[in-house]
Amino acid sequence: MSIAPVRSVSSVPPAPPRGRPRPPSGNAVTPTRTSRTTTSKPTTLRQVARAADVSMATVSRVLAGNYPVAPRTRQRVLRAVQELDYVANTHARALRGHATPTVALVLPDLRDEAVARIAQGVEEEATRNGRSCLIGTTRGDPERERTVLRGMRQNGAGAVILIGGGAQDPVHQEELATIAGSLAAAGSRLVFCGRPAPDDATPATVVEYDNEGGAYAVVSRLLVQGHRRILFLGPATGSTTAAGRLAGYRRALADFDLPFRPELVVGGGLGRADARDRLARRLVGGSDFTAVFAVTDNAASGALAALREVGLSVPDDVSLVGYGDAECATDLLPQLTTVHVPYVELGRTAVRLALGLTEGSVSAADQRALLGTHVVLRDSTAPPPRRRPT
Amino acid sequence: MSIAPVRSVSSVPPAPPRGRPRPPSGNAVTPTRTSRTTTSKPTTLRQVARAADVSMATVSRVLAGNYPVAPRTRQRVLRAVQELDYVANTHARALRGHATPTVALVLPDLRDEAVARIAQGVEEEATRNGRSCLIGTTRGDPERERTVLRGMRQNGAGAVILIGGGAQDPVHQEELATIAGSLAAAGSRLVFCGRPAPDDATPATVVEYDNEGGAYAVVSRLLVQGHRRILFLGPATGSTTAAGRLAGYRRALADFDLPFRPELVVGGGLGRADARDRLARRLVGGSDFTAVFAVTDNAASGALAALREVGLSVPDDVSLVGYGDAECATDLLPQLTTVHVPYVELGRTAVRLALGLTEGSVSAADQRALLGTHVVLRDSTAPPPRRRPT
DNA sequence: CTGTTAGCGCCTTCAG
DNA sequence: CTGAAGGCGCTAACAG
Repeated sequence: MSIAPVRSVSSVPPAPPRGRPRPPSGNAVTPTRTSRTTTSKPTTLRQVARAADVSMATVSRVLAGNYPVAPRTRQRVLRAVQELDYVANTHARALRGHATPTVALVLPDLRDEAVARIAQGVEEEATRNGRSCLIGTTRGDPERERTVLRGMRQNGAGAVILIGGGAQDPVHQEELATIAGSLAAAGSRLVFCGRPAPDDATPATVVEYDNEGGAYAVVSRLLVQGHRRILFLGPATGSTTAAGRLAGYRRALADFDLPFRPELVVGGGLGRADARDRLARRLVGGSDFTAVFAVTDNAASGALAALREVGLSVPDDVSLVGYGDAECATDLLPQLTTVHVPYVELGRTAVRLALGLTEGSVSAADQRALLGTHVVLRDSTAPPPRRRPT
Repeated sequence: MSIAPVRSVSSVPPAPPRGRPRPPSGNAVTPTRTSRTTTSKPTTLRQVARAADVSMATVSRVLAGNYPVAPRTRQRVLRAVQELDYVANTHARALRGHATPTVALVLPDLRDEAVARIAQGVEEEATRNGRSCLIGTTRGDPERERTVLRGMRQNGAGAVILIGGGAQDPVHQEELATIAGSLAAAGSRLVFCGRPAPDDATPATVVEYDNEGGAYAVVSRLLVQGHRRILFLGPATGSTTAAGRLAGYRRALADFDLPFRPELVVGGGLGRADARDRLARRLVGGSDFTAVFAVTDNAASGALAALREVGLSVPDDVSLVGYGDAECATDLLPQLTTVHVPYVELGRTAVRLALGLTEGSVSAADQRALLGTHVVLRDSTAPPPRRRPT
């Protein structure tokens, strides 16, 4: 319904490569494959060699540039390369042992903002190191995850980076451990990036961020401002991420000698809609809190909507904080105080560690990193109002 | 400052593959490589053959499963494969001509929501067709774009999909045309996905969405509601995307016999901050419009902020519409009326077309598609107020 | 400086 | 049913 192929134009027959106006072809042999209408295979080294009237080795050397070649010869070769529009075949190269292995990236869904940020970091660092980057999505399905991982291994990935939505399933974790082993045995590396890794015996790399610490920090901030009854809006269990944030919340409370009140944990998922609904329901009997710690910026967005619906103003009546420093945090009104997570750096670090490029690091065996998080102060918090709002 | 490697744990030495408790190794030859601590190369077909005491050909056949093999032999082979944790080398396969070529994806930045959606579509459709998906980012730099494209070609990509931020630079477009030619000559395909393509003679595939039509539709909606002075918030030039949306805006106006008023075009970029600033500045002398068509949902978000700042309410005082149906559209309050763009489908279609999988299509030569857009009605529009707001 | 040779790991005829 | 052999495209020793 929303798709409508409308035009269908030109059935362009694959034209010959349209290089610059072909320079007069010197003393090169007949260009053999000047215009081919059939879907032909790409030019090979041999063809170039023939065209330039040299051996394949010479061509290879000219291209590699790591070996002396007579200037005249080089010219001829270069011209032939241009003319035939030659590019070396990566697979053959790899087979011969001369290709830099790729970096593989396995994730649930690219549309997730955090995932996309990590992916961006991975890609940047990979290309910065001359590796290309293979990507595979799993939709959070453990079975697909294994399938994809296997595929990446076949591809001879030099590092496989796993991000997002780790299943708690111990069986699956065991499988992952096995895969990590295979990878490690082949000189590669499985990286758990921002998600829980199997037991410590597994030869895997782990890159995390200080999830609990961030939660501790924002909640402390609320406490310092004078809030005493702070809602935890998010699941108490099920997701490692949420669990860590809850832990930070509790620790902050404890440090202020406040008891943990289970009735202030609202539950729900990580998303916006769920948060909104849960909080709205909670709000029907009036509010018994002065601040909300949403497990996620999206959840915070939902919370804001719910609060608005019942006429509660943020931050005048209720303070609100989120987690993740998503884009929506600045779209909201008021702009959201939240915890910044260095997602892009997470991705970069994953690649560096896996590839053994930890510059400045003493031991190349550091296969574990924990990046810091920090609070971003914006406009959604204030000291609690004098009279508790009805 | 935001990064703080904190812990550095276990220097796990690459352990041997931890397969299930190794089954008693039948009559297989000594497993040769049972525990290796050095970073060794992956198992080869030959090793499996030796272990199973058969020829390489037989192993190959068992694995391919397309040729009769004695059950007993197959068992032996399978066991050896398991034991040695063998996976075929993709490069060798590719070289031999038996690998499905990959799909390459070239884009400016994964963090862009629209880009991420298209990428997701591409990846899904690619794996649905058994292709793996290579990704490369360009940061919008034409030179990097060319570099990356070259790399993809070397990789023997079966299709190269180019998305986002096309540079207007004619020189670069010419280069792209050349690359498209090379690709086509090698039986591959360059796809321009949601971005302008070079001249029609170029052997490229083009997948677009009805950009102008979407703009026409939303603006018409505003006009129907009675709005007569509608601000166009976005650049009048520079970006093909913005230009198309402006064109739709103008056509809608024309269809209502309204003149196009250049003073209602505010200018600015596609982003939030710019939109906010521009509109705020515009607003100092009061508002001479009853509705705003923001070129982008992000721009709309900025507009909303600017309007709020001067005490104008949406949609009571001013109606607001965006474009793109981004996630933030539903985060805003009021939720934003906008134009939905089928980004994911765009990606899928790109792959289908490039790979020649256009099911149901008559001519396999359709190398051009235009997907429809549609308005998503939410809460940010209303009929204009009686008295024009000051 | 340049050419010849020998594989990288796999698949696929062609013979047994 | 199974094995031996050749070669995909490229590069790295070795000779010239």
